Amino acid sequence: VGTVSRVINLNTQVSDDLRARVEAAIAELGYRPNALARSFRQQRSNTLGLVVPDITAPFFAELAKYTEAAALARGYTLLLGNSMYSTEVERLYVSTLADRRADGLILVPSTAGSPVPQSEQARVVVVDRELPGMDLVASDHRGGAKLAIEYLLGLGHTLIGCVAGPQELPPLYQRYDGYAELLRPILAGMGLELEAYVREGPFDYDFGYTAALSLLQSSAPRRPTALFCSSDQQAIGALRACADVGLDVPADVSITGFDDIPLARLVSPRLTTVRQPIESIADASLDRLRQRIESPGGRRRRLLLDTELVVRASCAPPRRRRAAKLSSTNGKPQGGSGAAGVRTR
Amino acid sequence: VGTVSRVINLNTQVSDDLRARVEAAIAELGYRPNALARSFRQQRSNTLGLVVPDITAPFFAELAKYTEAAALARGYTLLLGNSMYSTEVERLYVSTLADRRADGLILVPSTAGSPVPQSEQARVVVVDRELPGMDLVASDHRGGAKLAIEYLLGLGHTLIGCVAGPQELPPLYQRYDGYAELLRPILAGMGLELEAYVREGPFDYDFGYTAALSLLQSSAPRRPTALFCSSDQQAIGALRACADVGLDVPADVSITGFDDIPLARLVSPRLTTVRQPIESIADASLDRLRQRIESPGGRRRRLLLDTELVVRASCAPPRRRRAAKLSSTNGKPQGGSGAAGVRTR
DNA sequence: GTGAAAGCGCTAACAC
DNA sequence: GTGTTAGCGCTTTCAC
Repeated sequence: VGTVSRVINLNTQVSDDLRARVEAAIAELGYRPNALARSFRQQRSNTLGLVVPDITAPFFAELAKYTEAAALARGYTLLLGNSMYSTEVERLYVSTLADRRADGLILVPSTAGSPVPQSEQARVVVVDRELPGMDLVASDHRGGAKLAIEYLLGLGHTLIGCVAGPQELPPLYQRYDGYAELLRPILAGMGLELEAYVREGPFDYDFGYTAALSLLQSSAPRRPTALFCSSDQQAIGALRACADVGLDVPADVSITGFDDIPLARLVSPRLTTVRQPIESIADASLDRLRQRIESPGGRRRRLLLDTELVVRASCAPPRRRRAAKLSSTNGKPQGGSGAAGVRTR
Repeated sequence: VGTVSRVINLNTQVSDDLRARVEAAIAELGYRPNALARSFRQQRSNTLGLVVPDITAPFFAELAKYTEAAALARGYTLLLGNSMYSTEVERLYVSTLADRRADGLILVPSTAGSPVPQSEQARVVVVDRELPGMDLVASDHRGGAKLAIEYLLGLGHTLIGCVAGPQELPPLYQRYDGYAELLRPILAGMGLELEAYVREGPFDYDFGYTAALSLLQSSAPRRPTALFCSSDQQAIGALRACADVGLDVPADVSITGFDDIPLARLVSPRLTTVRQPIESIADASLDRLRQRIESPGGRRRRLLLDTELVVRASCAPPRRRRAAKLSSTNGKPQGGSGAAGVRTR
């Protein structure tokens, strides 16, 4: 029995003869080692966990896909849990995975409160949304937002509405922050209040729809000519809202998204959006997790990845130019002509 | 130690006093039972597995969501695996889950060849796509397809193209079968070949796009006036293809999908599609799995759930009526006036 | 190089 | 009711 174990784990020296005989026996009996007993004994399972808030959101589905590929490439099996934005369920998965001795865990937190007990933080890396005190791999949300806003400004828009994410998620509120930082002074200069141009809610289709409707039909002094959405899902909802009220995109209103999910290039018009480097996020988070597993004591790190603006067809200069505070763009989209982080496709 | 076990498992009689003391100690020491050791000992883990071919496909993401909810409601933890349409990965997950003593497994097979060894079939139920000899829970694909085709026929279309699924997936080819059954005689009557109106490929956006383009620009004697797509993703790709070649939907070509993913009501035009009862599928598969777990010997069962047609805005009567073989519909969509399985929303 | 034996943390069967 | 003990299937020392 000890020898069989050695054979299975290709461990130390076993004579070729014995090894062959053992392997023959294994094949003949259809023997399959009990994985539970093994990881119970070894204190490790060669399994990693990934917990996301909503597997139904294309961004998370993509993230799961790439994370899984990255895990497989490194010899791990990845088990996925879907917390449905419930802290309770999230906690359940975190502890289930911990109790079953997953070697590590990648977590996309669903709220600001951490569901990870102190005792397990050593083997967790947090993705997409920061959690105090824990390792992070994420996009530069704020920088990405500014990419989009600068592009819209360059097109000549100044009345830019914002479909923001839920403000209970401070880390992701950086998208809003990037918007606010650039737009607040401009709006203020026009005697307008930023808050009248912002709606906060979930990252999903429905909220994008609702928020766009509200923004476009609002009593705000002047209707926004462009909408900066914090997710592609919201942007797609906004597209639908425009269609429903008979507004043409991009002629009447320009729309930008965030994430660059596959769908972004399929909707009509094709969505101009800020691309998150999902694959790099997946790879980086796995590398980081590995480091953590190997040396659990290491210092905490935050890794911020660059986003890029993908220019497609959902933006155009505002129909009528009232304010000429920005240099003329004579009707052609311009994104800072070759500026870093901008590409067309 | 034995008593602690009894307390934890709220098993037999433990005096209130002792129980309280044990619980106090547990709380104080932060004791957490080793789940691995428990399930190792008990031969059960209170965990179920779900393996899908592509978590990135909205239909599977929705299925995962509802299956998870159903599992949670029944006191199980659900672990998700994404096979990426690779038999190898699929096998890996099936055996990983089996080796780790998952109590049961729900499998959406990615190919016709079963990755489930005989020895484990007792605790597996297959969903969406039939696998010979195993329990099945799925929609009535063929019936659903016929619902859509009948609707299109009722609108006055006869030249209906078909974006089919991959033919390596015989079970899902029933969607195509439903189409072929109704359309073959009609096309034959017009001296046309069915095959010229069919394209086979993956259920994804890209293939929908390619196939629609091919169908619409093909050298087929007469261009189809409607496209029956085997998934909503394909239909959305087809929508994009039409937009790209300047064809208006539904004025120039009608399009139907299959699944009714949330996105279907967001695209422009809103997609008329065949709705799969995802939630019922999830519930039924879990109930079935439970039965299997409790009495592994039971007879195999196939459960087919009804679909329904959801009429939205992507279909209209053909622009020019050449053949008057069908009764006049005077330009109004008609779906068999109140026929079962048809609803508008 | 190989067999024997201890023990991982728990549950269940057994005494009392 | 409660303490004690055997043993789940494996890995890993320890003899030889």
